[in-house]
Amino acid sequence: MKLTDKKRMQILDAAEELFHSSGVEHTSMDQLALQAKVSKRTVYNHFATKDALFQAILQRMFDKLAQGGEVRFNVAEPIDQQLRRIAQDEVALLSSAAFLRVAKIAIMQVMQRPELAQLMSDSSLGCKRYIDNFLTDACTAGVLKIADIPFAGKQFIYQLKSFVFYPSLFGLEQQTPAQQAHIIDEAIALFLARYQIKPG
Amino acid sequence: MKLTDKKRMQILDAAEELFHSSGVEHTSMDQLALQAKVSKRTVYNHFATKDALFQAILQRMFDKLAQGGEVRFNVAEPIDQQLRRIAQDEVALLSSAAFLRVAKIAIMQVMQRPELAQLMSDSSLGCKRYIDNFLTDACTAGVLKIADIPFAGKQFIYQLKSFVFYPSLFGLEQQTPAQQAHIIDEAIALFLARYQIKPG
DNA sequence: TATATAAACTACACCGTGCAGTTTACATAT
DNA sequence: ATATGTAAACTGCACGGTGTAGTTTATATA
Repeated sequence: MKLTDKKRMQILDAAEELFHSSGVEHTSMDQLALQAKVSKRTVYNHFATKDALFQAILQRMFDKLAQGGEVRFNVAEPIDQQLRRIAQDEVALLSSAAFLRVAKIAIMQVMQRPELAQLMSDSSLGCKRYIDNFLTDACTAGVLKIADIPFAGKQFIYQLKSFVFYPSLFGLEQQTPAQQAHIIDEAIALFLARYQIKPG
Repeated sequence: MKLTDKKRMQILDAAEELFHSSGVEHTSMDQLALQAKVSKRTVYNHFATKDALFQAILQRMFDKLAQGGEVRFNVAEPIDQQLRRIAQDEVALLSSAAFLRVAKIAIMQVMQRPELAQLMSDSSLGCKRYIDNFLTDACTAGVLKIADIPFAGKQFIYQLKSFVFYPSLFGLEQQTPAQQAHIIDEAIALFLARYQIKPG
């Protein structure tokens, strides 16, 4: 790896760390250069302004999170098992340090500069990408009965977000794995009570 | 009204406006004095520091929101009607400009200074105050069957928050009254599908 | 030879203070 | 009632101190 690329990475790593722990506003470029073990001039050789660096960080963090497996509906497997896998993946994402970092940074900026709001809603992470297809297939197979599929998908995801994501985001309690399992179980129970077609 | 009280109110009004639109950090005391039509020195005669002003704003806004009726369980009335009244009150609160203002200001500060997180969770607004009692009574009356009442209460409230509050908070779309009614209906349907004891 | 470094520098914005002079509210005297 | 005194509050402005984005310059290093 070329030296310049290595330095660039050091800068981005430091920015991610400091923007998260201290906020974008409270992170000075001097502090950042120090943390990156790079001269301030080098920072400015790579990024013209603080804002450009911020944009780059956001992009990199989104890219990191973009991957993640897709769960496809399978008629042969019990629906609750499949939903549990989806929910487990989602909870793992929502409670991951990486996701919380980017979310905290992004949300703070969005709240300060509402014109960037679209950026957030556009980015489709986690099970949001495929849940509508999954539910459609489950309905077609006669396992679920849902009138408004996008709405129902939100109901499911929002359960997880509300119990797992927002409390962490606002610095309240984190959940233990046991609590997370309970949250997942209850979200599924709630969802299936409403939408599952009972056999028999 | 005495002059000094009038000035104080002008300062608080300006602070509420600017803290909301620009954030606490990005509001300078000069700007604030200008908006309040008051000299900067007067601002400092009323509030020793910017932080003291911030605390006062938060207190005033919480006081404004503190009122709100309590819905008590009534055996004679259908449970879905009662839940609808609770949900309507809650949605009205969550989508009110006053609540969104204080929430935005408070959350921005909490995210920047996590040590203040308790302040938010401690304040009990809306139906959070009484929903546990309501559900307990409904269970005792044999209308609902809930194992973990605080958890179920959260499930109900979080439905409303997720669809109504957070999208508004992050500057995404507002809901029309018709959409709000739909959200309420679906939240109740979901909740009762899981927890209602079917007659017969 | 191109790039990194260190340190000093510029330009600016902001918090909070001090102070001289003015306005307001209200009590007391005529 | 009207005039006058007075204390409290407001104003406007300048200033100290601090922090920070971004630049410049001179030097070292791969």
